[in-house]
Amino acid sequence: MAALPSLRPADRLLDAATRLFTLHGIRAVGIDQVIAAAGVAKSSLYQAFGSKEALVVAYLERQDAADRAAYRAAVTGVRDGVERVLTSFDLAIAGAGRRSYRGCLYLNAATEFPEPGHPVAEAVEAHRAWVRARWSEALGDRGPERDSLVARTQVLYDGGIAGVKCARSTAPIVLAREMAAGLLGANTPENASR
Amino acid sequence: MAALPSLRPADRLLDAATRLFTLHGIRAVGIDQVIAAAGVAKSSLYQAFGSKEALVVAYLERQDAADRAAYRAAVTGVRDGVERVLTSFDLAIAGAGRRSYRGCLYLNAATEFPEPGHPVAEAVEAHRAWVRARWSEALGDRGPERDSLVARTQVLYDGGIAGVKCARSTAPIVLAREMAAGLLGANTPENASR
DNA sequence: AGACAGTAAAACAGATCTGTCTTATGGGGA
DNA sequence: TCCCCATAAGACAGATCTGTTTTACTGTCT
Repeated sequence: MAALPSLRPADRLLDAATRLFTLHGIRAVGIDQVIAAAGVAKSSLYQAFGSKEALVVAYLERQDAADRAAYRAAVTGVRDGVERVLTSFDLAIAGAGRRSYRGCLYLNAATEFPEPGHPVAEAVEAHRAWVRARWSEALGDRGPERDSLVARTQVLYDGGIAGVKCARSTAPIVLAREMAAGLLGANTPENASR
Repeated sequence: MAALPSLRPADRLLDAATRLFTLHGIRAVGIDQVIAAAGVAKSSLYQAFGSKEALVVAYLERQDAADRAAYRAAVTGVRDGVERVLTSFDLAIAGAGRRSYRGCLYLNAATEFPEPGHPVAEAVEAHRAWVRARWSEALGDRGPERDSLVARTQVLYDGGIAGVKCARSTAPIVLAREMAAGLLGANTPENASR
């Protein structure tokens, strides 16, 4: 009822789960809310995923795949490594600008499932490792300081996103982008002015 | 049973709540677990706090008070403003070094109660505003760039702590401290070497 | 046409959640 | 001594949670 019934139940469930989990948190949303928002039978959820935990992991993995695709599309034609890294910030800024933004869904999921080795925590770490790998390859010409730059970039990235969640303003992530541009020595107007 | 019964029920409840909430998350821990760990009757909890939400707020406020006291004690005798700001990072590093560290409990609480205006969210923001105020007064001699420095410091601080939670290593917050020292121009050995 | 796979709807089970209420006990002050 | 209040212990209520099962419908393929 809620969504167009043209999609298969698994897709409608993931769409509804993404909307509800990102907005209210994972533990705060029950299975009944998900199936109601998806317009799907409970048996279809357990047929498709088997458990709520598996649905959560699938939600994270689908978002991870979407984020990777968005990054690939956004950096197409971008040659400069620093610009490619800053593209991640631009994508985060665009996401943070949406009303009802509730912070990084990977960090949020890691917060709600803090047990080490938990499948949710591993899905989160897989995403973060992928991000670091992209930045690392983008900064491949920096020699031995590359790893340090990647680590510092992640501090800025995480801090910017965490600030957005609390301040309900995109200012922290915009500032983090500026700091990353300074760290990496970008030749951009906003960096040259400072 | 669990704790020494010398403390009053409210204090034992807050002790147990702090231990359980920081370790497993707030929504993941039920009232029954808290009273069992505190060795206290359920009626005492509702007598003292009235609701789980009020207990959560009290937990955050007590931790906030403890953090303020720890900061005041740690900066006693520290004259240099930059050193005072870096003291916050040193305290965070010390906290992050404990095994079973699960990240900033304020950011975690904000993640679990994302609704704007929620009492928990307001308690979190109160703590963050206090931190910014301390940094702002410590950097009082920086003129108009002071606000920008405070905002940048918070990006580093939040990012360092968020990284610790995922990486299960103190490296990100140590790195964030180093970046903050560089940002603020500290005359410390680790900063002078770079 | 008929069989079948996928799905909706809803009852159901068992656990767990928050919060209330009752009863009993024990220690401290009048 | 006696009373009273804080507290412990636990039953209880009602809601909600995850997950299972049953029944019925519907579109598709042979």
